[in-house]
Amino acid sequence: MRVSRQQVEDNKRTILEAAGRLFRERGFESVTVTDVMKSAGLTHGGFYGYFKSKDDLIAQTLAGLRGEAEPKSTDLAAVAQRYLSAEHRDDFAHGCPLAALASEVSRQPQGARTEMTAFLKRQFERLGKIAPGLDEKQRRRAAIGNSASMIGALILARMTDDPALSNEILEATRGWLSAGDGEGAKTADVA
Amino acid sequence: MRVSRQQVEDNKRTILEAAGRLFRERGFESVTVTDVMKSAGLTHGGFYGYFKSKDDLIAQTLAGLRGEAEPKSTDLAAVAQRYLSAEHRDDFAHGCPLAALASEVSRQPQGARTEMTAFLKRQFERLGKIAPGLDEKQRRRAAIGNSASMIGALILARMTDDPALSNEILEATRGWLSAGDGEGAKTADVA
DNA sequence: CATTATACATGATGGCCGTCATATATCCAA
DNA sequence: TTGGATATATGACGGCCATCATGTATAATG
Repeated sequence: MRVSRQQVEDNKRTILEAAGRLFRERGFESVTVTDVMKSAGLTHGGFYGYFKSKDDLIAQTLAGLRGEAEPKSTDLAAVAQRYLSAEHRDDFAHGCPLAALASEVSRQPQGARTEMTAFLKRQFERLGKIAPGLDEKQRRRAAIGNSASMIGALILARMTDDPALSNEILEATRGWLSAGDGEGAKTADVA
Repeated sequence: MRVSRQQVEDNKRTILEAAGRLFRERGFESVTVTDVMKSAGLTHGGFYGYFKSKDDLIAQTLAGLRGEAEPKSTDLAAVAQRYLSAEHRDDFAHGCPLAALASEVSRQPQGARTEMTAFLKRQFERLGKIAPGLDEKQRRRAAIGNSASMIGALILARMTDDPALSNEILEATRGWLSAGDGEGAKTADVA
């Protein structure tokens, strides 16, 4: 059967959204093309009308996620409070793609790595505006350091099966982030 | 055929070492039982004489890696210098299991998660001794914060396909780690 | 040395995967 | 309204996977 052009466009968006959720939840490998299409309300056969291959789907999905990230706050403590929350930890499907997929991306072909690199650069730039460091170089360093800390902490908090340790990781990291301007743990009191 | 008891013991160690390398290099899913056995110089059939299942192999492999980590330095800057080096970044197979596998472990059954949790706790304890914070609580916070930063940075440096960005992440994070004692970027001059 | 136990190799099985060929239904253009 | 274009469904194919059954050579035991 055939479908209206509008419907085709909608379908593609639906497929990419489903893929974005499933990949973050379960990783690239354990999610099958059939899973994605079923989750989008379609059957597996039509897939190759939309994408050249599964790798192509992965790259396009990551490209789509780039537009999803929201700046919202302009305050490091507020950003950390949200990023390092139990809610974010427990919601892979709608959470940060870097925390959910960075390790896997390093073993993926170029397309995926390039898209995620673009995402990462954007993240650094956004956090660089928030960091109140003195000069450009210090702000950049703080943006990278704080990003690595938050992403690493979220990954570790998700990894452990010890709930107390998981919470401790989130809380300790919230209280440990800093502007890297020599004043130390700036966010200590938000935890 | 049959093999001496000594040989059986050696074989098990060889299998676990091969699995440790392969899993860190390529992740759990894309490494097959046949790959591991072949890498250990055996054929796939004998596998189930050593392990109940692939999941069992994964758990035992992670348990074995726990003993591998070496303290060596007692200085945060020196630890960071080594952990956040280009050599470590480029050597998945012999590098930190947390950086290579943490994301995947969060989607693994309990055995793997429990083993990695033990590994993580040990890492925090070791880094807690290094951190020169004032009181116990601050030392603990620094250990967690510095761990999360280093692991996150290594994961990101491995992920990107932009070599300059990758180096920048390592260097910036080296210069950003701190004792969390209010004195800020203590290691800034080691970069 | 004879017997038993067993480690490993060979090979099979059932299932799932990515991909593709084909058929069909229906949108779109004329 | 009609004819061609095409999006999707159905189904098939080849390959790879984890697991298991069996055979056999050889270590261990007495």
